[in-house]
Amino acid sequence: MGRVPCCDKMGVKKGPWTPEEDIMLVSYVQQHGPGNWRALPTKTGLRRCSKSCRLRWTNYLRPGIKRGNFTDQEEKMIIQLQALLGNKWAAIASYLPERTDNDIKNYWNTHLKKKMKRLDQCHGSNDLFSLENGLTHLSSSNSSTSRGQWERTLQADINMAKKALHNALSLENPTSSHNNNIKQENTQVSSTSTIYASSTENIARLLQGWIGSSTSSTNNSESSKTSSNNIATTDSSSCDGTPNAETKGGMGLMEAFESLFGLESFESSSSDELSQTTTPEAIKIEIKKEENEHDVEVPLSIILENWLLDENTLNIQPKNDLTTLISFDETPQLF
DNA sequence: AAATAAGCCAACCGCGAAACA
DNA sequence: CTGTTTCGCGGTTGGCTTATT
Repeated sequence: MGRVPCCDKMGVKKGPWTPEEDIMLVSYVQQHGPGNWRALPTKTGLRRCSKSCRLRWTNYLRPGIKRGNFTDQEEKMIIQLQALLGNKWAAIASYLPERTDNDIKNYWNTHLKKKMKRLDQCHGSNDLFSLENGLTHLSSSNSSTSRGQWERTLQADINMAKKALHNALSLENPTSSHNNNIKQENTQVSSTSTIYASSTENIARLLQGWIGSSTSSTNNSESSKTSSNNIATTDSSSCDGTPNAETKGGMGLMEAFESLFGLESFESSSSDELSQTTTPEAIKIEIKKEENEHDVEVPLSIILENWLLDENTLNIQPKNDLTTLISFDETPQLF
């Protein structure tokens, strides 16, 4: 299978993205929708490889991305899900729709890995670690047990995992920031203009940072790193839906940017994108169903909790079956 | 104040799966 | 059915920032 690497071409730019490039990329996605990345560089004139464009979109420009510090709730979910799924960052990210897989992966590697190690040394066992231990036990006990035994063990481990996750999710009260985030996410699902605004906000923040950094005489390196740093350092206050571009920059960059690109044409594509790449089907259905029936927002934690705690899902919904999360391929020696 | 180390994160790379011809 | 192309994922790296000596 001889595949020509897409980035081997001469003249393909690498490194940090400039605001101009971001705008070109968003403009293209606005018109054509996400996908067909191969054609993007030639159609837009961007001197970037298709991969780079896709990555930039999915990890940075895509609507609905939350940046800044991870909440306790998010942290717990990542730990739980990592224990359940392993390093399936895309799968884990699907349960944290506002976070990208890259973000979660980075956060895991830089924070949680160490934290887990530290806690593992200090604590004998708590809920999180009983889950981990359970799953470790699950994988380590595989080779020496029969399938029937293994299935019983699996069931016990599933129950243990459920209990641990339930406990972890119960730690936060219903008015936690996480729920607020979910509320925001749900709003986005139901309001496509908000989705666009969110993407606009990303660019506006980026432009704001770019302007800010280019006027700064002290740090020349900023201009080359522009977007990354300015948005990476955005604290949680900027993630509450309030564009900080206007509060800081005087002129409404949001408005300026929105005037560059119409709202309507982006709506279908971005909502499609969001539905394609965010929450798992089951959760989307739940959210939609709840919204239609009661017009109320259902916290993701509740949905996830219900999904995990509902005994019936193990029998009725093989697609969402927890057993499918623990890949049977990982234990081929059993069968 | 300067040098060095550690932390952090955006972006790159290679591989495998899915889609397509 | 087979070969090719495209896409998505996870691991890794490069370079910037911050902390420490």
